[in-house]
Amino acid sequence: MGRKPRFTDDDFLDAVLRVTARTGAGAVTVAAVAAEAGAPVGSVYHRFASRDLLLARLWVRTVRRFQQPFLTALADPDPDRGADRAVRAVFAWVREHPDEAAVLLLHRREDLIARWPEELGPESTTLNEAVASALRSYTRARCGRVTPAALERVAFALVDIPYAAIRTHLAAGRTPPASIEGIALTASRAVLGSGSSGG
Amino acid sequence: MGRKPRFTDDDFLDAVLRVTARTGAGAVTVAAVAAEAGAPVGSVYHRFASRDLLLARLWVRTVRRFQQPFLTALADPDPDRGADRAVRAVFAWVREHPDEAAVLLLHRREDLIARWPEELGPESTTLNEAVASALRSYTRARCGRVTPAALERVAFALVDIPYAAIRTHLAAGRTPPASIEGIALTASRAVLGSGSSGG
DNA sequence: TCCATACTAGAATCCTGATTCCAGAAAACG
DNA sequence: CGTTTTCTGGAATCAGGATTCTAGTATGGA
Repeated sequence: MGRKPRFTDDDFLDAVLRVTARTGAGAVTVAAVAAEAGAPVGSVYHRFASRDLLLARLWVRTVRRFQQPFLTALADPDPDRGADRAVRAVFAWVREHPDEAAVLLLHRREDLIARWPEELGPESTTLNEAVASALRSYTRARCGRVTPAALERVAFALVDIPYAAIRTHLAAGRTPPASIEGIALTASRAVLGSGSSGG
Repeated sequence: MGRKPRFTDDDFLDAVLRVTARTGAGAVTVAAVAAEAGAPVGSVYHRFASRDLLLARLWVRTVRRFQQPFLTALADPDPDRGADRAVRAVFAWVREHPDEAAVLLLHRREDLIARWPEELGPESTTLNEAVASALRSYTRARCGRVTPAALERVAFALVDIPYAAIRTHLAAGRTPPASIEGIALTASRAVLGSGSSGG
């Protein structure tokens, strides 16, 4: 019972994506999104309570897609290979999804999750936790036990370094060049490999 | 001839800084800045053509202050020591100026410079160039000649890695812990040290 | 002292874009 | 078929804040 929808949630999220890619994050007005989707603004509001929530949902969807191959790679039984594969997975995904990758830079996790406890859906609270827990498992597999220091090292090597490598390029609207991947791997391995140093 | 000013440009920039630190970047309205400085809004507009320009100028001032110790450190005649000192300079500055450090995350160079060719002052166009040129000099001193590959490596080691190390913490409103400094140094040295690897 | 100049004041205005609202329209189901 | 429910359409409203405007006011110099 009830009419069949002409537009789905994802239609609008994809529209936001296209508008963002074409004209930049600043130009994402509700009217522009509606026009891009070929819908009236009312239909946008029928599905998303507010503009902010619309953008937040796109971000959550994107992060989840981004994380998936990373988490899979990291679960490799061999820690060394897992780390390499995880770092490479980041670059591969960004190369294959340049528009979505740009969305990653749009928000900060903390801002969003602080503002919508549950409107974003239960899994979104888990976004942090999914990676955090994977990093803990990885640390345990690699180091035997999970100390804060070891965890910090692992997080920097596997999250912050790859992110830094792509961030600059994405911000400039470029696809990260192949050369940066090797550099990031070098940095990442060095951080994972050394028990100490850097005094 | 003419009345003596009660407020200087820097008074308002400092007010923006305090408002940003206290209530977050989102709450920086012109009215709030004026109130913080104890001035009427008109006085703000007497000195800054627009709100955007006000924020942009704070960013430029902050970046310049941030860069200064970095550039000094990098100019060390010994390349190895220069790199270490430069990385350490970043952490030292952030620890000493937490509020200003948060401002660094507020904009992207490209956005600002694209929008105000000259309103930001001639030196602001040089912001990029100051660091770029220092990195070229450093690359020459270290590697003999300046290839794109070597430059990319140097830039990642000395700019992107330290930035990544502080970014996460600043975004969360924390001062970066001491532990991350050693980790960043490890990563940075590894990238500078290796002629290749990371295949 | 008086003028010229540049600054302070802050209320009033304007703009942009989010949000609301309600009258249809279209399907599912008996 | 009629009923029910959900969706579409888009004009009208609202809100928040940037910006403007017109008086005053303080200071330096003749």
